[in-house]
Amino acid sequence: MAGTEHRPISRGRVAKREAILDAAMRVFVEDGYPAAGIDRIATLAGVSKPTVYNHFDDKESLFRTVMRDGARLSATKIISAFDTLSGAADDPGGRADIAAQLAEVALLVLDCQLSDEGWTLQRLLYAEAARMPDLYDEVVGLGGVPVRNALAGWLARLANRGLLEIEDPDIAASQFMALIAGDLPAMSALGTRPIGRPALVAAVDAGVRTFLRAFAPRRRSRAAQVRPPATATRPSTVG
Amino acid sequence: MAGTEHRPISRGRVAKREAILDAAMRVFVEDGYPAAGIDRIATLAGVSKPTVYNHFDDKESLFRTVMRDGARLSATKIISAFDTLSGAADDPGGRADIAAQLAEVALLVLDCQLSDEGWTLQRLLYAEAARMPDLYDEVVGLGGVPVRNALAGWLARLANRGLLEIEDPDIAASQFMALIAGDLPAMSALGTRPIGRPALVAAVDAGVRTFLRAFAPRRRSRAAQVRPPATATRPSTVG
Amino acid sequence: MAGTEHRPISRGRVAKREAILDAAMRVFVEDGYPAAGIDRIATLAGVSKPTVYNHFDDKESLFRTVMRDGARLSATKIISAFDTLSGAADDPGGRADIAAQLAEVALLVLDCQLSDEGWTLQRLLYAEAARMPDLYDEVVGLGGVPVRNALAGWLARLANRGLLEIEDPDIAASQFMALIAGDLPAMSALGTRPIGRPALVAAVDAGVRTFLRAFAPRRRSRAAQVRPPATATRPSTVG
Amino acid sequence: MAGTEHRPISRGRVAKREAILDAAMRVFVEDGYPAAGIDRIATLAGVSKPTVYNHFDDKESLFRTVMRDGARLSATKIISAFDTLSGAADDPGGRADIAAQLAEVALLVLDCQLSDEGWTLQRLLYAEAARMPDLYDEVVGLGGVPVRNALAGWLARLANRGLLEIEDPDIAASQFMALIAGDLPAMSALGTRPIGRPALVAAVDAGVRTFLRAFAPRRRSRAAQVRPPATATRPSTVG
DNA sequence: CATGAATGAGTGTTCATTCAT
DNA sequence: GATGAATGAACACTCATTCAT
Repeated sequence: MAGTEHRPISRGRVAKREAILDAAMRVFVEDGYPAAGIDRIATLAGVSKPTVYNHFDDKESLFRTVMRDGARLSATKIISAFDTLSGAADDPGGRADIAAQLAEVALLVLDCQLSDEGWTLQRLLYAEAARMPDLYDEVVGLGGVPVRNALAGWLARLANRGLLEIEDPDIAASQFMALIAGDLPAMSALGTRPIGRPALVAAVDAGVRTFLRAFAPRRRSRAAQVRPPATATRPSTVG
Repeated sequence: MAGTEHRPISRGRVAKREAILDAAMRVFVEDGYPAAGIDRIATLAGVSKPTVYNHFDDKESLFRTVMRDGARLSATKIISAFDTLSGAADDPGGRADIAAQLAEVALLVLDCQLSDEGWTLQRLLYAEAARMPDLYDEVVGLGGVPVRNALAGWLARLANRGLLEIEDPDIAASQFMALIAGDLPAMSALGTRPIGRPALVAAVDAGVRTFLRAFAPRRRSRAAQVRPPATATRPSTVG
Repeated sequence: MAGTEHRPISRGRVAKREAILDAAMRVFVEDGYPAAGIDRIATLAGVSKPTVYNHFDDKESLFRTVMRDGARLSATKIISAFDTLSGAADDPGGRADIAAQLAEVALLVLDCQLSDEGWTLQRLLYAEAARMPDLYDEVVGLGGVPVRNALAGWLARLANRGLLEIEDPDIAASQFMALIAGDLPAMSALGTRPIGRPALVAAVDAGVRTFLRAFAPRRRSRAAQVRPPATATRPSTVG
Repeated sequence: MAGTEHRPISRGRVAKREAILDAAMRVFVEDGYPAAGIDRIATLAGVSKPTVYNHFDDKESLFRTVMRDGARLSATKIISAFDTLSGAADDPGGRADIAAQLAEVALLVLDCQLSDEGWTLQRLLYAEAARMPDLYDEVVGLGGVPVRNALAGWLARLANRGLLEIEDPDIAASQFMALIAGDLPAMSALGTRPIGRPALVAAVDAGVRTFLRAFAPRRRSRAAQVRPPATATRPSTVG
């Protein structure tokens, strides 16, 4: 009721820190790391420049924090959403349409990866990888690896249930992601151009089909790759 | 035949242009586009700053030329090397070891893509894609698309000979490249960390194996449904 | 009460602003607007270059401020000095020697106009009028118009007292100024060459004499233009 | 008969010199002296930059030549046109309407002075007077002085015929020009704003009226005290 | 702790001028 | 004598960073 109420925008230090990080993310994403100006970040965060330096040693330190947080957040988002599906994947009922499940997971992953933040984080990472090699490893460890692990675990479960024929789940997970990404990077110009839902679904379908041709069990259950993945019949996972 | 050859550094204006482009490539690659200094480029090229501006309108113009030339060169190199293999691919003898052929091609492509120039071009492209969207399209059109087309044609020939079972050679080519790349980007930290030959071969093998699991003929049914690589009919990434 | 006065050069931001403006005036005056360097201005002002840009958006903005301030100051100076005389002009006693009064006013105006600042402002104005047309209007509005108005009012008062025969005081004021300037611009090479007091007085006398021949009442009081204005007998108004 | 024909644009050196001077005039006028670029001048003249330096030592030398030529040309134009009127002035018939004659002369002078070239030459002169003081004297000697002398002579002739009452024709000429210029500089923003013919005529009328009020004969007393225009005896503005 | 004001080093770019042809 | 190509010096302007308050 007293004292802490009348701060201009954000109440405490930690709130200010958050505001700075948010602003930094936006500015880094818009202008890239080298062109990003601390001035703009400070203004956007509603603080003054020295305050930024009070919270972060350096422009680089700020950048690294932003990237780390972004990677963590991205992985968290994708994995948590993924876990809900994961449960469904264990349902004994959904045996036949692995294709549909794969497509659903693929869309989920891509939705996150192709989100504005996802792309721009990746572009920033690429851009500065040469000058901050350790940052790349950190971000991959925080973002890419957990997601891949989750995916690998899920695929392994499917394999255990005889729905897939997988030797190395990690490799399979990597290849799954590579296949479903398909031409999306080129089509979206690395995320700078919006991409229509149909194109996304088509890319996913093509990827899933090939994935299944490679990893579906050879015997009896060839139906999976004969019938096209049912994704097209579902309205949309997002819309 | 004598005397006029080794004046200061480069003989004519074209040689100077080349020197500038070479230096620019190096500096852009080392520092990134925004941090690259025309001063350093000029010094490295052995010319003075205004000479750089005499050959190129802008820093951006210089950058674009570097990127375009790099893409062209990369594609040329990869395709020409590819054509020598291409001839071998038509040999009736090499029927059984498609795997070996695919691996050879994969290594060839990767050798080029993972070369210092290849990676750094890609990193630069990623870094500036947001601010120069058209450059991305240009570079992809000059570099990625021709390579993919050549690969698609080659795959289509294999399919016509019944060695592969491919519906859409363009998609197959994309997927082939995606699969053989595998975890290499992460392992090499986007090309900033050297990668051993064994790791490369292993990645290629994993990729080729999955590709073959997906596209090797299931039975003896040959080449029936193979469509020619309909590159012209697909909008390409630029359209 | 002591100690805080003479820190580096100027105490507060406003003092620094003044220092910058002063330095800018000097540099603009010496080198002209296009050749003037912000570096020199900053050095002369005892601040660093970014500080200049912290106070003024642009070189042009700085220039405009200098010009506006100069015009305002010039007008203020001339009008305030003018007002002291104005009072005297209303004295019933000083009836006969309008010539002396006119000469005194003329010297006062010229002293200001021919001061270093006056001339150089005018030269700068001429120099940049083509590229900053609005600046000219602004400066005239701030500097020339008020002076002319004050002069017109004063002349009108003289006319009301029957000492002059004036139809349009504004025109008369303009013509008065044009006449007393005479050949001074040419003689002083637009203010780049010092001009002796006698030459100044002579020019004023010639101007005043003609002015009176035109505007003194035709009747009786022709003495005014018969006797030379008594200016020459007074030592100097400025000394 | 052969060889000299196939030069690209202009046949001889002198023609090229003229082309350069023309181009230089245009560029100086448009951009001002400091901002004028030799490149543009060369391009406009249809020659190459070193050719400009082959004809003129310096940018400054080129500028001075342009200014001198401009002043000479301007004076020539005005004086020659003036001479035609001058003849008419001696006609015994036109006794009564000195006002008309003065107005005619005034318009003639102003037309030239207010022409684009006239104004811009003057602005250039003002702009660079501080840095090239001698140029000012030269230009005044070439342009202003002859015109004033011609005008003074004409006024003297009128005085000799008893149509004016003039003590010093030189001073009268100066004052005549000052009066007819009136507010034109301010109205045209130093020539950067077009001015309508009516305004011009109005200014001229006001000036001529005042001039006549000052110099028209008070009584019948004719030309007694008129001294000849003693131009040579006055130090002129240059001395 | 947060700020307004200041800074040194650096940017891309342009210009008048001069070689080698 | 005329040119294309080259240059050194300078420009306005910006930035990440740090005092004094």
